[in-house]
Amino acid sequence: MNTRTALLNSAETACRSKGYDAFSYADLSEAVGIRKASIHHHFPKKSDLALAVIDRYSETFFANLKSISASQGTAAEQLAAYVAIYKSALREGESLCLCVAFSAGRNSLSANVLARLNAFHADSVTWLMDVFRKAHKDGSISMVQAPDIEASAVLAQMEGAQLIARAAGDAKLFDISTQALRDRLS
Amino acid sequence: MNTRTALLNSAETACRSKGYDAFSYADLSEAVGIRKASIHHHFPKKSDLALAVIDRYSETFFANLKSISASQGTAAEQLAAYVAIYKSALREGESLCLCVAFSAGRNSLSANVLARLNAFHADSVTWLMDVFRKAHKDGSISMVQAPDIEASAVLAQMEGAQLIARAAGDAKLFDISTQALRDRLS
DNA sequence: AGCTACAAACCTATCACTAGGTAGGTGTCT
DNA sequence: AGACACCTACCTAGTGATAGGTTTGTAGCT
Repeated sequence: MNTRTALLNSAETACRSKGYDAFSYADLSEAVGIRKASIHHHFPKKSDLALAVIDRYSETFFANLKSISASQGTAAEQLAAYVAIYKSALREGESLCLCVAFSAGRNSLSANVLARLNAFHADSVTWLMDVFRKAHKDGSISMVQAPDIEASAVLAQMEGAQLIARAAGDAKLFDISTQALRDRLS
Repeated sequence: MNTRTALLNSAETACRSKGYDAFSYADLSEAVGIRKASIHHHFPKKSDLALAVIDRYSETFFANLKSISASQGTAAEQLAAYVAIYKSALREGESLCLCVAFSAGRNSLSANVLARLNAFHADSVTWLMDVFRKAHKDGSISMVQAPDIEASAVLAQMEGAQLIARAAGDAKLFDISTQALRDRLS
């Protein structure tokens, strides 16, 4: 595998399991098998690495959402698929969505990474709003309030559910924390 | 003020705004006005400090919940008060609930601190379940599902809403993310 | 009151270690 | 030759933690 890609993979895993502050170039060096200084050849500053990680993450994440949108399923089915993404990102309680991890350590992030992080949240809400608009039409989700309100609430619930499950190291807590939402899907 | 208390105050603020990994005894030393080494007199290890911080935090937090329970308000009023606690803990987007901050940085925490963290979550769910049981009787919250499911969902939503608001540094996002819940209160 | 004993609180100085980052060199491929 | 990927070797600025000394207050005894 491409060294750069291997570095990105390790960095992403580290960010999501330990946090941005808590992993070092030394950790990465050991994981990938090149010297610490050589990492600087690919990513001069740690913030360059963070930027590359979040860019790649966002790209694949929203590509997933796009394919869910294109699937022609009901709003309920699409929302269920969305919840499933967050569930699998947990990796049995060992990991977080990158953006949950970055949100928590935001003080250590550079301005451009922070901008990407906020864009991630905003784009997620936009996508969810579309789902709830669709739900208004197809009736596949019960008790639907205003789409913007619902969308923000769902995003918060995903992030919180991940955080709680991760804290306990138990993926079951994610399911419990999102049960109320999933009960509304038909 | 008591030096020990001043240390606890500074440490709590630092944990909640920067994260456990991202503050040092040097930061604390400057904030409180004693030498770095002197902090070790009060808290030999950083984990001792973390433990003292979360113990004090939990104590006052659940004392607040207890006084809300005792207030004889409706379930809706009690839940509104609960949400308000999380809102004020945000401090205009500059800070997190200690347990949200600790959840994110859980890899750096010692086992006993982690145990306190999980107890905090469990006790919160227990308290919220009582509120939803009350809601079943007094009807002050609409669309109430099973108390345990509702309770876990609310906790996740609080933590997620804080995280999102903190990431953007904008407390308004907390209000938006919790609007759906507050709309159910009468 | 005056002396002794002790402990809490804080200090200086330093430890071993890790952080991110840099300079300059080596081998390999086109 | 020149670009690329990677190396050794090193730097500065921190990290949490420790050893050992000084100040200050307080309790007990004569």
